Amino acid sequence: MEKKDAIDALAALAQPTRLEAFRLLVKQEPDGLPAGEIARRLDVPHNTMSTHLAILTRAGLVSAQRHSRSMIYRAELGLVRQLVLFMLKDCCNGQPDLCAPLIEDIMTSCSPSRSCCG
Amino acid sequence: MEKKDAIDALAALAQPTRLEAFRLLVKQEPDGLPAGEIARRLDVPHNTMSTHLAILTRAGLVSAQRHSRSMIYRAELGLVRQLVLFMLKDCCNGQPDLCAPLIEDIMTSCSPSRSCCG
DNA sequence: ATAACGTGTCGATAATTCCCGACATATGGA
DNA sequence: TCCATATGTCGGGAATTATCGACACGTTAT
Repeated sequence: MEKKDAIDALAALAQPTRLEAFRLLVKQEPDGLPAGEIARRLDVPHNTMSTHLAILTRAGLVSAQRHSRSMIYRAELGLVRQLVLFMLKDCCNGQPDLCAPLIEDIMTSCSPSRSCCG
Repeated sequence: MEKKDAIDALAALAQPTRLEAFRLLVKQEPDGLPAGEIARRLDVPHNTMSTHLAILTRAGLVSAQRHSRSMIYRAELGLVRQLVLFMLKDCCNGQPDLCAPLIEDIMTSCSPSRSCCG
């Protein structure tokens, strides 16, 4: 992932409505949600939400697919993975000992046997 | 981590100079760098950099400590960990099967035996 | 005390982002 | 065809953010 792509993704998530929309779509994986339903659930005008969804799409964090009249949006977890790797890149390339405990902690917190991220 | 804290951290990183400064500090762990040196290396006026460092500090991504005339800035990897957990929270709480491969991939990419994040 | 150095703060301008009403486009049903 | 539904686009005003010169503060050396 290039620096510019990371900036785009970070900026896309650094806005309350967009962060909420993205997290909602993560919860809905792998089914996704239509644009209007997202707007309704977050209580945001449809055109405002449309703009936000376009920004998330340009950043690669979500994708859309037509389904009859609706646009079904889905979270792109692959890009989250790339973004996380980008943020960790400098310590795990240069200083694995700094990064290892961090990774281990994340893995532990997110293992299926635990409720995580408390 | 609260939503507001995540937004602050994401917004802090969603700016080229600040992202570069943060990554520079990650590379310099655990020694850190004085403010002026960061400004010099990234070729940014000292007062502009001072503002950016203040934003990173408020977001908790870096910390500063006086050392004679200099302010030594250091990356706070703990907050990166929290931010990553926050972003993964919804899939690993609700759908561990979605999150597990993602985590495994990150762990593999960042293991000491590999150069990662290609 | 005076000067030099390293940083931070203030203020003003420029640039960007956010929001939403109004309008446009696309699809499906009557 | 005509209408309702679902979504996207445009325009412009409000709010936020970025930048940097000028100045202030604290620290060290002479």
